[in-house]
Amino acid sequence: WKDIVHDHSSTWLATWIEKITGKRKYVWLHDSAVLRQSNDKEKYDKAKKLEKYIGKVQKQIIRIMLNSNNINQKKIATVCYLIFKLAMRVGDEKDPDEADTVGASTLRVEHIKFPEKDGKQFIEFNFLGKDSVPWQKTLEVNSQDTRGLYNNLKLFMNGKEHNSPIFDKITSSKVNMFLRNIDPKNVPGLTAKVFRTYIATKTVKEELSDPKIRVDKNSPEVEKIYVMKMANLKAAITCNHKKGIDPKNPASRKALEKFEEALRNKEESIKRIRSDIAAKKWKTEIQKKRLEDRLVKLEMQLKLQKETRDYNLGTSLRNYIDPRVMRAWLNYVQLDWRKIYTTTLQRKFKWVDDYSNSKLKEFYPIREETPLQEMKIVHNES
DNA sequence: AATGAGACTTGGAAAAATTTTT
DNA sequence: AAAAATTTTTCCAAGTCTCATT
Repeated sequence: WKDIVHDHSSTWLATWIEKITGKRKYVWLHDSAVLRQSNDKEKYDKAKKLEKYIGKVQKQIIRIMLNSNNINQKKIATVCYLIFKLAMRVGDEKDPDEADTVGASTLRVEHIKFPEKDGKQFIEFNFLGKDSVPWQKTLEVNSQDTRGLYNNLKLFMNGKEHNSPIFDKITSSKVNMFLRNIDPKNVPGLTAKVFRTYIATKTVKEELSDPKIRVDKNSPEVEKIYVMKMANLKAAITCNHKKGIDPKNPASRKALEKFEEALRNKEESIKRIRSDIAAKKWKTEIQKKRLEDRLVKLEMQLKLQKETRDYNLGTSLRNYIDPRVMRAWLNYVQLDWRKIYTTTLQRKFKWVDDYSNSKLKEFYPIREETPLQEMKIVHNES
């Protein structure tokens, strides 16, 4: 024992420096601990505040990005724009002996290109993010703010070496300082990571309120799950939660082959069922119905498997999507939330149990039909 | 303002558990 | 009932952000 500490506001139970690596280690409280629960809730509340005042925050970032004469302010606002627009991480400074990964503020000249195609201009990002996951997105220059971003990037990159930082002198703490001061009254404690929570949750909300397949409480369960997973996938894509398919690694190569074979097998059995149905290989109507249900289910699963192949849905469900939004929707379609959240996640999100159905309506992702009379008195604020 | 250690969140992958197929 | 496929849980490294110190 080094010391015995009594601190009820602390999330760790023990900490020490590991001899071999020299790194600090912790024993943390469990996800279900009261303290962890309230921290988690706070995180999502913060993101909700950002959602409420995003218009103002966005305006301020863009205004400074476009108009500031102070080059450092301009740089900071440009970094914020990338975080807000593309859900980039902020990119803390790192030791040179750690893996060479970057975020918005640590981008280098080599990470951005400006391709043109059919007379259109694009900004192309290509770098390694957290855990060396490839981060590749391309943005079209097609609005006043993307034009501003384009001009700024060119300005900051002008005359610089391939490997020099674009936003030199800008650190993550400066970025966070800037964010904190945008609207401290309405969005207190705004930092870079809040944007990822906000964006992921918003993405899910939008997808659930307008899914490819319409679902309601009477829809079959597979369809409900499909819609939920697609929303989850969209969030995973915006957060860049890619699943490791590294073509250089023979192990993942093999995994890919296996995956493709599994797909083929599924396709086979779908065909089989289909021909069974066509051949009227059923004796009763109930049997026929069962066969058809099985077909629909298999088809959905296959589609899902194909579409989610390269993405890891777990991370966004665990860390980014406000569980209250998901639960409100699950209530709406009358799907038990235990079908979506595993036991571990149910434990983690135990704090949501405090919300009554009516309280959850506040997070309801379904746009309710607006009566015509009401629409007349709606004004456009901007 | 800059630095750096400490505290807490997020990440993919490995391992384990469970379900499905043969 | 074994094997294979899939899902869930665990693991711990890699991030972000805060706070104290200079």
